[in-house]
Amino acid sequence: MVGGLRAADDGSEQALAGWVHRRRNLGGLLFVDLRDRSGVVQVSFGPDWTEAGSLELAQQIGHEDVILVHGVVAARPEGARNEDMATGEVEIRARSLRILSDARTPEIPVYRAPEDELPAEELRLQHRVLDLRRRELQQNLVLRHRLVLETRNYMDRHGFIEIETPILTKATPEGARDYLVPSRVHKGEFYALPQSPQIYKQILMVSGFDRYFQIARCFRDEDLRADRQPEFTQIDVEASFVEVEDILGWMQGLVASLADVAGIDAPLPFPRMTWYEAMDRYGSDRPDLRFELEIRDWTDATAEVDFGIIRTQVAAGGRVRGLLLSDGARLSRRQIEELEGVAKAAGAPGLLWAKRADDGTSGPLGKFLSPGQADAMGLRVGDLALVAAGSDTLTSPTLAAVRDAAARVMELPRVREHAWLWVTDFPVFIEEDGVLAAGHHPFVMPHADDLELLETDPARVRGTAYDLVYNGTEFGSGSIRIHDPELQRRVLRVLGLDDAEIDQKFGFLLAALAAGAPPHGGIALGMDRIVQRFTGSSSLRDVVAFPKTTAARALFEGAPTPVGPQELEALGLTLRTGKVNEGEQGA
RNA sequence: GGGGCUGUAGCUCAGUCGGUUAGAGUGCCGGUCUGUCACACCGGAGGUCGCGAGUUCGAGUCUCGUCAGCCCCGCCA
Repeated sequence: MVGGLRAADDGSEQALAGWVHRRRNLGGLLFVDLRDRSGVVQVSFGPDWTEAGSLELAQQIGHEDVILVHGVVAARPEGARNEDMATGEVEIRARSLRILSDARTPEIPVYRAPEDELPAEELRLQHRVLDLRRRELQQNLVLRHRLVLETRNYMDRHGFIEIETPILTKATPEGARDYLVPSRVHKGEFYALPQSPQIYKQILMVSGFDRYFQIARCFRDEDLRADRQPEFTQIDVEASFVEVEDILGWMQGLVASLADVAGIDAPLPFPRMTWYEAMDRYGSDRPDLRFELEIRDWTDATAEVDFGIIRTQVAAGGRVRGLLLSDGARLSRRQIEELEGVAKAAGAPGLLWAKRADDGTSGPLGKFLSPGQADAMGLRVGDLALVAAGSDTLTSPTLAAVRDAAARVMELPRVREHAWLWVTDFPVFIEEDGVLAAGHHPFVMPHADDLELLETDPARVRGTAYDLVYNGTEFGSGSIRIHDPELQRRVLRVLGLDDAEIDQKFGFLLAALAAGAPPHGGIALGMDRIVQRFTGSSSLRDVVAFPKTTAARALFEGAPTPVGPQELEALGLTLRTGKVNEGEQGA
C-alpha cells in the first residue's frame, strides 16, 4: 500500500503496484504519482537507479495504466519535498518497471487540479469505473463499510442475530409501488421485491428469534430525489418483550457508536419531543434543531386585528401562527419575497409579514397592526414577523419550510452542529382528503390510553411510534407493534378494509400472530442517508457504488433493458406497447 | 403527472445585437528538457454547437417540439 510510506521507511525495498495518477516527464528524469486505495506516492525514474529497459518503458506509460514498480524508498533531496502530500517526504526510486495493464485514455479524468470542476454527473455515472477511483468516493464507501461493520458488531454485542429475509416476496397492498418479478413456473403470477422486511421480522418474533436485525436491501418503485433511490439499505431491527424505552436505548447507543466511527458528536441520551410538540413548535415531524427558531401562536395577540384573511381563517377554526425574526427587518424586499416563494412552494396561498421600524409597522399585515398589537406579538423595533393563518395542517408545513429558509437567509447561528432528536407518539392514523391512512404503517400499537378512541375518534389515537432525526433528516422510524390479531383486525377495519380484504392481504400475518405472539417492536434506520449525512454528501448517489439516475436508469450497466420475445414467451407475458428486443440475446 | 435549471472539442467552460474560418484551459499526439509535483517550453490533431422541425438572405444564438442529466412538487403505508 503506497499511501503509508514515510521517512522512516527510507532505504526499504518495495514492490508497489497501482494506477498512474499523474506523470511529469523532465526528459532525463521522469516522475510518476502512483495511486492505490491507500493514497499516492511519487515514483522517480532516472538513469542512475533505473534499469535501461525500464527507463525506456517508463516513457510510454500513460494516465491510469496499471504498473508494478520494484525499487527503494528514498528520502527526497532537500528542497524537493512536497508538504501537501502525505508521502511527500519520500519517493520510490524505481529499479524496474512492469506495465501490468494498458489503460485507454480516460473519458473523464481521475486526477483533478485544485480548482477543477467535477465532470457532469451524467458522465460520472456513465464512466462509474473511473469515477469510483476518486478519493472522495472511495472514502465514502470505506466509511460505509466501517459503519456496516460497526452495526453488525454492536448488534451482536447486544444479543441480536442477523437473519436474511426473502428478496422475492409477496406484493404488499398499500404504500409505495412494488417492483414486480414475473414467475416463470406460475405464469400470470408475480413476486414483489420487498419495500421492507416488516412482516417477516414480525413473524420472526412470533417464531421466537427475540432479537433480530438485518442489513436489508429494500425496493420502492417511486420517483427519485437526491436522497431517494429505488433500492436502498436499511438497518432493520426487531425485538420481543420490549417497550419503547428498550428500542430507543439500544438504537441511540448504536447511532452514537456509528457517529463515533465517523467522528461526529452524539451525546447520549438524545433529546425527545412528542410528535404533537414538534408539529406545534416547528411545524415538522423532523425539525432541524441546529438553530433556535420556534413557531409562535399569535391567534390571541391578533384577535382584534381587522384583517380579512385572519378573521376568516380563525372563524373557520384555524390558528394564526408565525415566526418572529429578531433583527429581521434588515431583510430586503427581495429576501422577503424569497420567503414568500418558499411558503407558496409548500402549498400556502401566501405569507403575511409585518416589519417594525421606529416609525411604526409595515408590510401586508403590519399595516393593520397597532403598536399595542405589535407589542402583544412580541414584535420589537427591527423585528420581522412571518405569519400564516389557517388550519395547522396547512400552516405547519408552510412554516416549517419558511423556518428552514429563514434560518438560511438570516444566517442564524447554529447552537449545535449535530442535532439529534427522538420524535415520539406519532398518530396511528392521518387524515388525507377525508380518508384515513396509516400514519406509519398499519401495525403500530396504539397507546393503551387511546384504544377506546379507535372507532370513535381515530385521528386522535396516539401510537407507540418514534422517529430518529438528525439535523432535520429522518434517519429512522419504528414502533411497538400490535401482537394481538383481534386488535390488528380492528385497526385494519378502521383503515377501511373489510374482513375479506384483510384475510386476503394480511391473513398470513394474522395467522402468525394467533400462533402465540410476544409483545414486540423495532425500527428501521436508513443506512444510505446516515452515510450521506456523515460524509456531507449532497446526494445519495455519492455513497452508493452503482446508483440510479433520477429517471431510475443505471447509466453504467445500462439497466433496464427491453427483453426479447423468447423471454416474454417463457414468462407467459405479452407487451401491449413499448420496446421489445427483436434480438438474439438470451436471458 | 407538473414546474425549474443545464446541454458548444475527450473533460471544464467562453461565445457580444442573429452575420467572416466557433475560441480558451486541460487532456490527447509529436518534439526539447536531470528534481518535478497544476513541471516548463515548441508544434499538431481534435466540433452532427444534445436531436428534429420552424422563422430568416443567414441560426451555437430566436421559436416550437423532443431526448438526457440534475433540483423541486405530486408520490414515497
